[in-house]
Amino acid sequence: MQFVALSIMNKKEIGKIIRDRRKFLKITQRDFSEIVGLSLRNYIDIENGKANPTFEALKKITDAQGLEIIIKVD
Amino acid sequence: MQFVALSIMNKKEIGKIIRDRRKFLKITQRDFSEIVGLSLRNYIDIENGKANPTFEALKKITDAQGLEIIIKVD
DNA sequence: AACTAATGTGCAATAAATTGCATATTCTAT
DNA sequence: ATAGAATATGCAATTTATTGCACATTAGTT
Repeated sequence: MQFVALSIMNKKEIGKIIRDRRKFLKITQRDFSEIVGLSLRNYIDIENGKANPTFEALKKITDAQGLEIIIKVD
Repeated sequence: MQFVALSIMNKKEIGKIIRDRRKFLKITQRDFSEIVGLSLRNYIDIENGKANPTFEALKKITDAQGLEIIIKVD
């Protein structure tokens, strides 16, 4: 299984990644927000790049989607 | 220049990475927090893994340290 | 050991993230 | 075109992150 590493510049990009992933997994925002343990409202705003989520909110989402947060140190 | 990709599990790990990097760059927390535009108090807490920083706070720090935030999608 | 520099902490006030609700809008399936 | 499903939004209340200050503690240098 080949992976893609996406460098994150801003919150809009985060939103795009997690939305694409959620659609790929074929699950609604409502259901997913429940699984993750975030309010539906917050989750929607994050997907739309409108919220500035805390690290832990982000971690919950990415964990639930089987994604990995990485910091690259040169 | 060879890099290292560090997978992040929790806020403590973030703290460790940015502290190590700051020390490597030989700059005090006070000076660095000013450069970044975060309160000294918040910056200290983040380094100690006590704060749950927003994505944007994290981005400011990593940008200032020449680090990259990545999401890995398999 | 003494002094200075750097880091850490209690605390309250402020700012910003999060939440939940009702409703509007958009999307999808038929 | 229609109905139902899914998503988006205004809003206020609540919760949590952030801030700045004084002072304590630790680290580094001589």
